[in-house]
Parts: sequence; structure tokens; C-alpha cells
Amino acid sequence: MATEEHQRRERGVTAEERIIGAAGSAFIDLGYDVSMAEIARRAGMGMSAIYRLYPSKNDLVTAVRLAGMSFIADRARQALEEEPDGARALERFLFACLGARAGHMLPVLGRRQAPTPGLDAVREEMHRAIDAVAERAKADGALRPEVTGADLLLLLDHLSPSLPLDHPQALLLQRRYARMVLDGLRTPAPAALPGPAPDWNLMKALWDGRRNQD
Amino acid sequence: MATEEHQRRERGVTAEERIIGAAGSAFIDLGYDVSMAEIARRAGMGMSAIYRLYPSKNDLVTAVRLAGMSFIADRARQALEEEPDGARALERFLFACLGARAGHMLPVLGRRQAPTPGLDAVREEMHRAIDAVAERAKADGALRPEVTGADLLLLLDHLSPSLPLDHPQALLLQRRYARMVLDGLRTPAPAALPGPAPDWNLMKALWDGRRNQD
Amino acid sequence: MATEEHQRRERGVTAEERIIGAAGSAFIDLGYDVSMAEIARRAGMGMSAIYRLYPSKNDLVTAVRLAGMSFIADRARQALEEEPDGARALERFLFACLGARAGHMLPVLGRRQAPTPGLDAVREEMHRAIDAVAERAKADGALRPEVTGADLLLLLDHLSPSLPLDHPQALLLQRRYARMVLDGLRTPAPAALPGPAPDWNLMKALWDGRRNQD
Amino acid sequence: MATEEHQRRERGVTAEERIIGAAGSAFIDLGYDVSMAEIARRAGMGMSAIYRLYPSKNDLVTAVRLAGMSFIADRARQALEEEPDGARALERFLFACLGARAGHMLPVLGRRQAPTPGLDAVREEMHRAIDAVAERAKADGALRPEVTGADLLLLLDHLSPSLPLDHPQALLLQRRYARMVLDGLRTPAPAALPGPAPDWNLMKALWDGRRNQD
DNA sequence: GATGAATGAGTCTTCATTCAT
DNA sequence: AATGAATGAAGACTCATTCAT
Repeated sequence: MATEEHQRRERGVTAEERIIGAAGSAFIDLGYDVSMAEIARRAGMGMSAIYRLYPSKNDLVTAVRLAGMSFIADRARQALEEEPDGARALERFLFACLGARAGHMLPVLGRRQAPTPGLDAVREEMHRAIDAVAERAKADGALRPEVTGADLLLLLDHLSPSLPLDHPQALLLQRRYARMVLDGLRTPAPAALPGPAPDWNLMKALWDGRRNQD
Repeated sequence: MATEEHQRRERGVTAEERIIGAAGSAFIDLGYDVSMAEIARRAGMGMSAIYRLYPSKNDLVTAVRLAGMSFIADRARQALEEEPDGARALERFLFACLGARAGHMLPVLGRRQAPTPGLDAVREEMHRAIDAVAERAKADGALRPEVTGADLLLLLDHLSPSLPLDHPQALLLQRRYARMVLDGLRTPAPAALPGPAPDWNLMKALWDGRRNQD
Repeated sequence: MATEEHQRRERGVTAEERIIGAAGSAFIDLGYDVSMAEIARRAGMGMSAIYRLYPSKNDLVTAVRLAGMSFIADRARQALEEEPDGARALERFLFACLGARAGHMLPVLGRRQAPTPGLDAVREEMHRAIDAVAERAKADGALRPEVTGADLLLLLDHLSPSLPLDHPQALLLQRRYARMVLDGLRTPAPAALPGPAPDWNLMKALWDGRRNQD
Repeated sequence: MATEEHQRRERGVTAEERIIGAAGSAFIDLGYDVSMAEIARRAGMGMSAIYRLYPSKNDLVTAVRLAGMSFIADRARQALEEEPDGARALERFLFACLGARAGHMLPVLGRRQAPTPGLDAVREEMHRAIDAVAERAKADGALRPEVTGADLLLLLDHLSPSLPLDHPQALLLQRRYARMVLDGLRTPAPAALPGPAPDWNLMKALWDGRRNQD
């Protein structure tokens, strides 16, 4: 503990935070198939230091997703607290998440992974927070009634670019498409939405497929 | 020629078509890092049979992208020919492309790759065809004036799910989000779009980055 | 036979000769690990045409060695016939063989191979011819008595450069060392060395060629 | 440092030395196209242990050549230090190098390779050392004036047998030809040839070894 | 008889994971 | 607790050899 204290003072973050941060940015920059060596390099430590905290690469991926879900839940709660208007809360939530991904902090989505007890708990928390944002937005007429919280998360996933983000204009493009989608979500709907609304159980089914990583 | 005829009758497709189809579906299902062995398995032939037609995996990826761009251009031209109304032509084009991706034929987007002469030619063709769709849609008031053809392609990319498509409801979700976006694109725009409109040169810059496949 | 006649008239050589020639030059240029495809390319025919005459690559190597031994025996006999003086016959024999190797016709030496009945017969013939050259040279006082015919062949092997022969000065160097050796073999004493002396820059040029490994 | 000390005591050599030695002997025995697996087997370690020190096979070849050039330069300097007579220094240098090759330490020559900064430096050093041997030998009348240092190295290459060295008489043959060449190089005249004369049976034994092609 | 396509074993190389220090 | 070295299991790619035409 003295060691952790010392380290926290020296670098300002714990080893866990350094690892999760390094892994997250590496996953976004180079895909889920980055080598553990590259992650260790970014974290500024040896690979084995990572392996003691996360016994396998899969465990590390799980931890990163978990941190990402926590991040999303935090942003949803924060948006609700600080923005009384439903439309503005929704907007703030979406842009905060997109910006975080741009800032290499949110490689949560887009890959299936076997379900995990720890992961389920955080997922529930995230679901509740996003649902709250959706409800407030609907109450204020900023969201079509048939749009669900799961919809919001899937849209967030769709808005996360598959193209790398290091081009200077990539961020502006992301905001551009977020705006288009927000326009499409607004209450006076020009056309009825096809298909049934997704709920969180469908989300779980989509994510917890057979395959693990690749 | 007799040989080719016979083979086409027997299996219904040429070896090239079988390979491109197998590689395309494998890329969509499992990502660009599928093994050549898996692609060969799906194509029903040995790996070396693929290697004589496409000397490296990169060449195969290029060929698949090229086929995908051709496919997109064809759908754009077809939509214009068969749908006189701009709004319906746009809709038909988008849904045709999304459906093809669902049908494992369109892993065109999402990965950078070094530019290639052959690829550039097909890309130009695709650009012209999509621009024509965009112009017709604008003329008919079905598209905001500030939306470009490059916008349409990037949106198509965003709508292509990073989650695998083998869940029965995944297709319905995709149509659901396509509808949301189409609503957002319609002329009487509720809010101004942020950021500059992308043109095809920006697209090339995003795609032709330094990294090839990683 | 009509076919062979026709082919001989058309190209001037039989298929066997084309194959042996192509394989020999390929072995000298690129080593014994050239691909059969390259040999077929040089022979101007498909690989399977080679495989019917020589059922395995090993058989082809054996045939090339056999042709090389025949060539050496011919040169020894020819030297004896045309040069009555033992010293000049020896010289002519050595230089003829070295020149043939330079002309990509003699990759006989330098690799082990399982013994073969056909090969043994030709080998005997070659042995006799070289021994005759050695005896004539000794009789004329141009060779130390303790030097054998086997010595001559091994020296020929040693004089065959492991460095590729495509540098313009490589041939001159070869004659230079042949002369040094002949001086060492002569009963009384030396003569002037032919060819320019190499310097380190030439050495670099010889070593730093295009090819890396094989 | 304690670690290195320990390992040196335990196995007598560092990992680098084990690898270079194993690779050198493998290159001499089986050619430059030995598999990395065979080299690893000889070095008594896994292939990946080699790959971290030498990231590619080419790098390993370069390192072996570099070690060989260092070895030659050392022998040249040593010969000059310990043998005041030019004739004996030259002889000692040549025989030391030939013996080292017999001892599987000198696969320096005979294959082209792309130039490398590190390699060039060691090459220069070797050049200077060999030139010094040549000059001393000329000053003592043991070398024709027109013979250069580069001549000596090329002769060393020619004397290095393309036939594998594992036959018990191969070493004696090598000394036999070295003596012939030294006789040819000497200003006045010959000396007696060492070693027994080979006969055709020995030749067969040399050629008909176990291996076929590679 | 001759060709081009196809195959399976083998080679170099990488990487998640473990072990000695 | 932390590191650097080591390993074994893949993966991309090649090539001698065979088969259908």
C-alpha cells in the first residue's frame, strides 16, 4: 500500500488506471488484435505486470469494457444532474460519449464477449442510467415515444467510427452525423420507425454471442 | 471456354466469385483478421488455390473492396434508373446497400488500405454514381442541401453494424436506424449541421492512411 | 517421332536438352532450391512437361549432373585429341570446364546426392578421361607426380566460384586463380598472373549484389 | 551482470554465442537454407528465443557473417604478432581460417547479402588486417608482388569446400590444396604436398552422402 | 502428350502466456 | 512484486507434386 500510495503520488494514477487507459487507446487505435507488448509499452510497464492484474488478454478486454460502461453510466447521470431540459441532457450525453471515444477512452462496443458476473452488474447500472436519459427526453418531447434506451446505445455504437480517428476532420464528421441522427430522433417524426424497438435483452443477445474476441 | 462454361454450370459461379464471396462474408463475420484457412474453408478450396489468384492477403482484401465498390455503384445507378422520385431512389439505394451487407457482400468500408490504380478507377465510378443519387434527391427536396455524396457513403458505413449480423433481429434494427437517419436527412432540417461537409478527397484521405491492414 | 523431328527443326533442340539447359543455368544462377516453376519458365514449357520426363526434382538434378559429367569427359577427350602437348592439354581442359560453368552449363559439383546406377556409369567414363589428361601431363613434366585425376576434379570444384558469375570481372578472376593453381601444380615453377588484381571495392561489388540469401 | 556471469559459468557461453555458433555450423553443414527450427535445435533453445535477438533470419545471417569477419581479422592480426616471418605468417593465417571453417565457425563467404552499416565497419577492419599480412609476405619474398589482400580472401573462399566437411579426409584435402596454392603464390618455387592423394572411391564417398538436395 | 489449377506439407514469423531471477 | 527471456501454437505464404481437361 505504501507502494501504491507512492506511485499514485508520482504518476497521479494507479497501475490499474494506467493499464486500462493504455489498453483502451490501443484497442481504438489498432484494433482488438494489438499485441500485449504494445499495450505494455503504452502503459510504461512490463507485460507481466499486466498479467498479474489481468490473467489473460480476455480479462483485460473485459476490464476495459467494464470501465467503458461505467464511463457511459457516469455521463448519463451527470447529464441528467446538470441539464434539466431533456433535449439538452440527451444531446450532452451523446456528445460526451462520442468525445470520449475520440479521446481514446471508450472502446466498449462492437465486439462480442462471453458474459461475466462483474460485467453484468455494471451493465445493469448503465442500462438504468441510459433509460433515465431516454425517459426525460421523451417527457420533454425530444424523443419519439418508440425509441428505447437500447436504441440510444446502439446508435452510439453506430456513430463510433470504424475509420481511425487521427484525421483532424474525423471529429467534426462525427458531430455532423450525431446531429443528423438527433434530428431524426426528434418528436415530430416524419415517418414511422420500422421493426420492433430493441430492449436490453436483445442487446445482451447481440453482445454475448458465441465468439470471444476475434 | 468450354471449361469455364462447364464449371459455371456445375457450381454456378467462377472460382473468383466463390473466393470473393467467401472472403467478403468472412471479413464481415469475423473481421479482417480471419485466417486464410477459414476463407479457404468457406470457399470450399485449398488456401493455395486462393493464393494463385490473389498473391497476398492484402491483394484479396483489395479485390473484395473493389467488388464492393462496384456493387455500390451498380446499386446507385439501378436506383436512379428504376425510381424516378429522388426520395425513393435515395431510400432504395441505401436499403439495397445495407441489405447486401447483411447478405455478406459488402465489407467495403471500415479499414484503411494503400491506394491502388485499379481501386482508384472503381472508386471514381462509385463517387459519380452516389453523387448522382444525392443530386436527384436534393432536386426533389428529399435531402438537405448541405449533405454531400461523401456524407451518404460515410453514413452507410456508420449504419453497417460493428456487431455481427447473425441475430435474427439485427436486420430489422438496421432498417430502424436507417429510417432514423433518413428522417434526419430530409429537407426541412430542424437544426443546422455542424462541421464542414465532407467531399471525396477527405474520404480518400481517411481511407488511404498510412496503415494497411494491421 | 514426327513430333520430335518437327520440334528439333523448329527450335533446334529436343525437349530434354531444353530442360537440362534451363535447369543447369537456373541451378547456377539461383542455387539448387530454385522452384520448378522457374525452371519451367526458362525451358519455355509447363511444369508437367518436365515431370513426365523427370518424375521428381531429384531426378532432374541427377540428369543435370549426369549431363555435366558427360560434358567434362568430352572436354577431357577433346583436349587430348587436339593438344599433343600435356601441359597445353591440361590447361585447355581446365579452362574449357571453367568456361562452361561460366556459361551456365556445369552445375555438376558442390552438392551431395544419392548414388544412381546411370550416374555411376557416366562417372566412370569421366574418371577415365580425366585420368588420361593427368597422365599425359605428368609424362610431359607438367604435373607433379603425386597429383591425381581426382585432384584435378576437386581443384576444378574449388575453382568454381561460390560467388555468382554475373559480374563482368568474375571470369577474369577465375582464370587468375586457375593460373595460380596451375603454377602450383607445375613441376618447375610459376608464370605471370593474368587479369587485373582485384581490390576491396570490387569485392564489395561482388558481395553486395541484389540477392540476399539464396 | 550477476545473471550473465551465472549463465556463462553454467553453460560456458552466452546465448548470443550459442546461437551464432549453432547457425554457423548449420549454414556450413546444410547451406543457408537450413530451417530456423534446425538452428534452434542445435542451439538447444526454442526458435522464438533466437527471434528476439535476431528479428529475422536475414539478421541472423548478417550476424554470423559479421562474427566470421571478426574471426578472420583476429587471425590475421594474431599471425602477424606471433610469426615474424612473412611466409610463415601468411601460411598460419590461411591455415587458421581454413581450420576454423572446418570447425564450423566461418560461413562468411560465398553468398551475397545486402550491405549493412555494421557489416561495413567490420569488413573494413578485416580488409586492413589481411592487407597487412599480404604486405609482410611480399616484403619477405613469400608472395608475388601482383597478389593483393583481396586475392587472399577470394582464394580462401575458393579453398573453402562446397562439399561438406564431415568426411574425415576432407581436412587433409583442404590442406593439400592450400599447399598447392601457396606454392603457386610463392616467389621462387614449390614444396611437397601434404596429405594422401584422393582416389575416385573417396570422391564417391564425398558426394554420395546422406542428404539429397538441400 | 501437354497444360493450368489444386493440394498439403513445410518455412518464416508473431504473440499470448509462463518461468527464472 | 516486477522484469526479461523462453515457449508453443498459430498464421501467412511457398513449392514440389498431382489431377482434370
